[in-house]
Amino acid sequence: MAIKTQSTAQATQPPVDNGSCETPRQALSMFGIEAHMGATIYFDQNSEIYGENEPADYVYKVLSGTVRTYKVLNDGRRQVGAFYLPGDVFGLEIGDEHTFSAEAITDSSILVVKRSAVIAQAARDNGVARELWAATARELRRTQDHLLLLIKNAQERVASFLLEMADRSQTGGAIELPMSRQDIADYLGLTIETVSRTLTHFETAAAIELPRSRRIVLRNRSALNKLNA
Amino acid sequence: MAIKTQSTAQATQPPVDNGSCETPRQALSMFGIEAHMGATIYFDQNSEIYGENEPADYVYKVLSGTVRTYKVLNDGRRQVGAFYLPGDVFGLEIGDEHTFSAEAITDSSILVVKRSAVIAQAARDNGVARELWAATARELRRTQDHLLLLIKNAQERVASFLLEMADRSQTGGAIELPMSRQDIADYLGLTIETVSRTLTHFETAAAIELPRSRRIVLRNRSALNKLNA
DNA sequence: CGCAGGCTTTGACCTGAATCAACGACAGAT
DNA sequence: ATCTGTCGTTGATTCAGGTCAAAGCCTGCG
Repeated sequence: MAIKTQSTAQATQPPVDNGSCETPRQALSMFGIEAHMGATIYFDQNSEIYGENEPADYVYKVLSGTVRTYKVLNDGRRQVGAFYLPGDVFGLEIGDEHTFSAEAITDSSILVVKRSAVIAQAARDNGVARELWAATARELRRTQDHLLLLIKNAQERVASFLLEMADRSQTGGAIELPMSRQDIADYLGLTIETVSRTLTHFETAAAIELPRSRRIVLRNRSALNKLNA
Repeated sequence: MAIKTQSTAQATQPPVDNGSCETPRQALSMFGIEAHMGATIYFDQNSEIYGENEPADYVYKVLSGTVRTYKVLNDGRRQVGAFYLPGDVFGLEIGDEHTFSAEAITDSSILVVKRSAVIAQAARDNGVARELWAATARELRRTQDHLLLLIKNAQERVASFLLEMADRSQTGGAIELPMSRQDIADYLGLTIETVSRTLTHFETAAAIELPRSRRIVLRNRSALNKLNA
């Protein structure tokens, strides 16, 4: 249960695309909209990108950094819906309002385009319409997997998380986690204590190494996979 | 944890649309495809409509009856993904295979159309393309809500379930549940014992009445809503 | 009508993760 | 180099829900 996002940090508002992006690995386009038709916006660590129930007028793509989406329940507990890494699209809605809030976990640069532009493009171009559908379907698949996670036990959840992150960050066996234990706990529906204990347990069992708290080396992937099911 | 689907029951295969549907409240069309271009198929209770990983060549719409989708985990536990009531569309995928299995909970009549026909229609008609996207987005929203359920406690889960069912079946305060306690438990990530105990508890607290195990009358909706959050 | 088998409820007990409480480790500020 | 606050780890204890077990209850069938 985390609540405080002591983000006095603000987004460095629209210092529009200056061409010199430090991580230009990510395609500077989204749904047929080129970057120059949108804007690259820099968000400081812990700054809000959009809030739940705000109008969903824009669609976002991570160019660098990491983003979390989340929802705060009325009892103050927070559920993290997803983590988005460079290349990932988020904030795409069919309704008029965002269903989750979004925050930058680290300083991030985000490509932002108007949703209306994307939808107009889809009306013109069939391929874009299909891309739009595919993006939502991908998000659905991801959410289904996340849901299946939540019925498993703590070890299985943490193992799945590690394997997912290792897979997505493409850095082989070593992962540099951008998010805190609290973020992980809120994603997995556990407490920070349980996440911490489980990681220590994996380390003791020689399945991982923990040189620093945010750095994790997968030592025995198949052991984790067995838990992952 | 449920596993046995003692369904020797088979689908009364394609006795194509005979016009005389007992519950013609549901529009006999889907994504611009009229019923006569598809087929109405009758499925007996507990018969399989499709299996996980089977090719997703068809899209389905419940005309009468109730359907569950589910996944069996490697440890034998079953997770019910959703219940579909008359009017609901299910089995729509963007990938080539179904990600869940689907079974009829009660004897059901289902409108079935070829996915390729729907996709072809979407390529021609922009409105259909948008409908397709909207259907997937609706499913995403539903899955997100389901996910949020799973981090709540037993009382909150059961209360949410009751309110959802009451809302969807539109029969006012009284609901006739088509599904077993096991189905409910597997949907909510609980055991049948916990579901049963929680219902008894609600009855004791005068929030509901339980004239028969499958019949539930909501007596104090606001009490349930408070739990629902 | 009575019996059989599946569902559902209820009870007793156990366990995995939450909670409560310290303590350690690290980063930035002075 | 030391202080300070945040983040992470570890330990002790509690409790919600799972597990195991035994009865009710209902429906269909002989």
